[in-house]
Amino acid sequence: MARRLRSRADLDDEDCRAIIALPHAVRVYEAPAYIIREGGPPTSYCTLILSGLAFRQKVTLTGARQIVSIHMAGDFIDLQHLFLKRADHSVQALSRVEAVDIERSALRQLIIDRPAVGRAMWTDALIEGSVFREWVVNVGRRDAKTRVAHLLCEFALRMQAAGLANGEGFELPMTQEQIGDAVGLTSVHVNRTLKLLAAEGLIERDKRFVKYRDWQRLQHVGDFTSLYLHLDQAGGEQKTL
Amino acid sequence: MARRLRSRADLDDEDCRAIIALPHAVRVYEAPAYIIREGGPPTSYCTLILSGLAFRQKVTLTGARQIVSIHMAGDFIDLQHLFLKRADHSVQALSRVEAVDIERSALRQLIIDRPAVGRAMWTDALIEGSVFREWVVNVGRRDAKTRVAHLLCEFALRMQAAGLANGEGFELPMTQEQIGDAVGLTSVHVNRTLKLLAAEGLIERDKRFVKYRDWQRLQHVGDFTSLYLHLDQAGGEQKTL
DNA sequence: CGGGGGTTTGAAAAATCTCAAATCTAGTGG
DNA sequence: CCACTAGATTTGAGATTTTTCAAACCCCCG
Repeated sequence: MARRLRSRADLDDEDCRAIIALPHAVRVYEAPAYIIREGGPPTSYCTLILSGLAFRQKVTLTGARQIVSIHMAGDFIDLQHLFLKRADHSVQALSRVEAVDIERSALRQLIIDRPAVGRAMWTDALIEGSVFREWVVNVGRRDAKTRVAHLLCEFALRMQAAGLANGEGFELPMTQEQIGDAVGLTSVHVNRTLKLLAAEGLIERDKRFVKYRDWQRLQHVGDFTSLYLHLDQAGGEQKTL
Repeated sequence: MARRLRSRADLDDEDCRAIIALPHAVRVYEAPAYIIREGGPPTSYCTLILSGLAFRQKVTLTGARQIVSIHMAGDFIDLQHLFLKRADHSVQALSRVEAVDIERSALRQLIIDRPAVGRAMWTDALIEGSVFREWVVNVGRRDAKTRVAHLLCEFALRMQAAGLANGEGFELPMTQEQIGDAVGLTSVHVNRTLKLLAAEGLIERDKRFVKYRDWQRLQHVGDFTSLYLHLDQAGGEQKTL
């Protein structure tokens, strides 16, 4: 199971063996279950998604929710806890999620012992940071249409990179309300925007399935450039699955 | 100079010596100079701020700018380049900035050789990520008044943590337009919001200087909790200056 | 004293949100 | 196989927030 880890490290020789040897346990979460709880007690492991989708969220004083990132197979969802003391947000399963919990201390040790693994983890963390930055931009400076299109592009590309979508389209298993929480809009407005994108012939939708009708133009409308995802890092080192 | 690095690592014994021994060079940037340029060629060093302020920004297709983070003495401003190939954004000096450029390869090696240093760097990177997440929330789900108040709180606290402000107030050397770009609002609206905060007796302003009149209430209005800054990490390991 | 940026203000325009109701859809229990 | 229900998607219309555009002011600087 956890051997998927192997493929994501950039230049692993036989660090793989060490990775596989890590003490771990697979766990399954159903639909809207919390994988990490804000403020919760620090767990003693780090978890990596094997399959399914999950999202990271924070809640406002007024009760509004902001989804801060979406995660799929191959993503570590709580690298933070590798070194930070407290969970400042929570992570929830968006669909059925299979994940491995890895002994945190062992992972730390591995980073120290095997520089290549450490490097892969660093890369992973830095890319995640880059994605956060792009989200700040998306939510802070783009209008509704652009925001939603951008989200679709990012999701599509990441799904493809993870081998979970083909060039046709993809299943976006999120409620329109959740999409809204991800881009900082109301579910109502997301709905109108989605319809607008479809009306303009950029996408076609059938339930939660989104098919691209004009990928180039969609990227353009969404002001999307994949640079920030750093998908090319060291020859597919990252989240290759 | 670069010995300030020492104080930020959580449990440094005499890794300090190694840190000080790093090949480095101090450089000074004036007012609106670029320290890092988007898409620019990867430099061969990482830079840490010694004094002054800088901000990280990305630009939208329509030309809008979003400031994604603000940095002060003790912050690494391009940890990303430690392992990522390309700059996906730029960093500009907000005031006169003194910074040290540290040989990237040497820094990487140091992380490997001295686990304690590596850990400090990890913590630093993870905290930065946490701050980004909070910014996504701020910009995505809070109204103008709350956003601006939140920014003020964060800045105030970080300045204090860095020993650059006292309990009275602080100098916020940003244009209202820049503040707007940081919180995703228009300079005009920032102006009105700032006046509102003052009118409500939360702050008092004199030019760019902001004095708190009711720190508690300001935090409340700004929906601010310092948890996400992880200032307590390992007994002031971080950016203690 | 003349600029040039930055800050204020006003008023109208635009984007987004709210509230509410109508529709749909998948799942449940008869 | 069908009625029924809860949650999700749509749609409409008015209310709000934020943006735009423009002009007035201010203050530091040379």
